[in-house]
Amino acid sequence: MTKPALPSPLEGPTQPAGQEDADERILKAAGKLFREKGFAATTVREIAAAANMLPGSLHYRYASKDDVLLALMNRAVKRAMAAVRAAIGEVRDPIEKLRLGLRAHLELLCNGDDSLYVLLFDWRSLPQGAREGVERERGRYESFWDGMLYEAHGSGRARPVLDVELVRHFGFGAINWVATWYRPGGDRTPSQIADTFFAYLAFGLIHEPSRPADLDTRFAALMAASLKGQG
Amino acid sequence: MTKPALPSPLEGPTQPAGQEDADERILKAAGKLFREKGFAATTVREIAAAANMLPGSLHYRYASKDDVLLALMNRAVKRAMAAVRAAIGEVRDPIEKLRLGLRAHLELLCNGDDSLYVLLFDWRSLPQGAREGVERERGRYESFWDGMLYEAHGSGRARPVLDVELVRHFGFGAINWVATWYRPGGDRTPSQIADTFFAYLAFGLIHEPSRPADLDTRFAALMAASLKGQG
DNA sequence: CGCAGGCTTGGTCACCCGGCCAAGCCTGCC
DNA sequence: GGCAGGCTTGGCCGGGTGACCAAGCCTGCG
Repeated sequence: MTKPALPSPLEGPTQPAGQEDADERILKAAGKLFREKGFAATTVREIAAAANMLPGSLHYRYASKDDVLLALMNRAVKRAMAAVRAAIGEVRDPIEKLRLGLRAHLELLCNGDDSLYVLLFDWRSLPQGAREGVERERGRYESFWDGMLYEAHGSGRARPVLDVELVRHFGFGAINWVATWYRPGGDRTPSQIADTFFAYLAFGLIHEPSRPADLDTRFAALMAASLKGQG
Repeated sequence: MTKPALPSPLEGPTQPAGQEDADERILKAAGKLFREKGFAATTVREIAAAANMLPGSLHYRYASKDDVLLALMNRAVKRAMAAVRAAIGEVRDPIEKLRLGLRAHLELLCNGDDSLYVLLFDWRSLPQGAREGVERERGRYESFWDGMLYEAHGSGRARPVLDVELVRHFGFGAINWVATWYRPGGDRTPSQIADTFFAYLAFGLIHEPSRPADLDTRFAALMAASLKGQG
């Protein structure tokens, strides 16, 4: 319990710049625990301990456990949006933008902080009242992706598809699910997985001029049949 | 608290055949609650109430809440396996088998009982000790799918791919994620969604003899590049 | 008719959760 | 040098949790 008031370069937890910032420590610890055990199974005491502080100190910054989750999720959307924007940079090619965005999203989900995982997989834990704000921000992120999909579609290099939102759900599903089985240290990095999955996605979605018309006809037939509930 | 001992045809909860079977009622109620609120956020009292019995009665059949989850998950694997087998029936065509299997899986996940959802999305809640058994059964289900994928690959109608397991993860991700956003009563049934997604999947994975060799070359190049971490 | 035992009852128990707070420390500013 | 106030301390509280059980009901069987 004897904690040095002055920063000690030999001790891990105590960081030079004001102990790294208590807020950051809380969200980091909460993210890790929420991801591992889920929101409901995690106690505020555990979060506080992992953040190297007492429960009361945590309460001073966040009035409730729900508030921590809320802050974490808002941060997740913000970081995801920033990561994807940064990854795309000045690239203009609509298909390449999708590939780079997918990479950034998966990289953040697997190797970044845990907030994105919590946002995606602990959505149920967010209390009804707090849902609206996060939902709006999350919607912006999804619309951002829809915009890129529309762009790809408009460029004529994407297969004509009935519902862009459905395509986003499809891609997000494949990518987000990686967090379910991926373990660091495997023989594939998240970026490699993203690229591989992009190859799978692209050759189902990208229209190739050199492809015989027969293929597009068959695709359209499959799509039409799927709407009648039989194939 | 006055509960008729004899089956009354006018009362919903009391069923003719021995009140429908208490075990079934427990697992049904638990599945619904676990899906809606998650395992940790659900109390045994809630489950008992939803199953129309007292907590003590539930305890008579399941020693702990964990046991209920375990039974539910084991049932989920069993039902998924049975549903997919039944859907495939006598069909021999490897590609068609995949399509029908995907349909059955998604139909069960969206409209069937909630156990499959719990198995997939509440995996973290299963205590370490109980994990082994379910993991083995779940592995059989996954191997079953891998077998179908190998078959499709062996038939020469599937695109040559480095890692079948990765393809399964890809497809399962896209399909399982549907449970995240699907709401009954929309303008697409699970089977229609499955067929649409199958169309997306197929035209990225199925090798078409009539397709110009150029496309396969580009696919192979993308795959090779993805393993070097760049495209 | 009587009895055995499967199942339910209604409550109890120890635990520990999330939320809270008054007191005090310690830092940086005046 | 002193003080104000932001932040931490450590413990407290009511409530609700999972687990449990002795007693008894009621059904089906002999």
